[in-house]
Amino acid sequence: MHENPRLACRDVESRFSPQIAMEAQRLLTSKLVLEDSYGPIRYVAGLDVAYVKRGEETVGAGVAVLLSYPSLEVEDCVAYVARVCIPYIPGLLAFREMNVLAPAVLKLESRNKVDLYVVDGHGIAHPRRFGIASHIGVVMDKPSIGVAKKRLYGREEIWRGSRVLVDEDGRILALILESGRGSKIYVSPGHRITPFSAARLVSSMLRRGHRLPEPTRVADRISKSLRARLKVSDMGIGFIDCLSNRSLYRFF
DNA sequence: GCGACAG
DNA sequence: ATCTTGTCGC
Repeated sequence: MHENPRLACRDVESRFSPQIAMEAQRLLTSKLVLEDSYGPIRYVAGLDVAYVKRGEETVGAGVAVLLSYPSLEVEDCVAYVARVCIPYIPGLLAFREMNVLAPAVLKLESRNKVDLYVVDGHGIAHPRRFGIASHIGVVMDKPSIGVAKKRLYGREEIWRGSRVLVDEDGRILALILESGRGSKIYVSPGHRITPFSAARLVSSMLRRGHRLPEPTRVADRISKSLRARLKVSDMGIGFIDCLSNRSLYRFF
């Protein structure tokens, strides 16, 4: 009935084709809406993943945390832990992280209304205009924004006084926000939003002294708390209700 | 062939 | 992303 999980993962990895994944991204691009297409925003979901190596295997903890907007209070949180088989390949991040992110996102949506996703990674500032934020946005058919700490694609220039990332034709892919000491973040549309609206929304979710917008920052803290827990006890695969585990959320 | 390269 | 010691500064 149940195969050796070690072999199962090796099998997944060997069947994963970067070429086909790239082609999937090119095809999915046709579903992208790069205009503002959303109603009032009341609830924003922040997404992030943390990893822990256990011998040969890598385990991921995908976190989806819901915050009210603009008050930015934590309303709900779901985490999903599972083995991650697909390696990190620049430009194909979504195929690695979606495995643990999708279950968390679906469960969060099953009991909440989500108006916007803020994802750790790029949106259209991507070689094929389909980074993980666009991937999440299109799959869930919801507005989404990518927030990345490092550049992946695009030329940096200044447009009307603002730092931006542009493509080969000079079209704006992302706005670069800086929070003091040279720490910048790249904000790009995922789906159903423009670069400028994305930047305006992210700016409104930045709290003083912090580099990342609240949804991303909280998701990051929770995923890292989970990682610490995974290192000591070996919890199996499955869902974790963050809000019923005080140690995971009491520090925001 | 040589760099660049989200998390 | 994760690993990992000391160190600079508020």
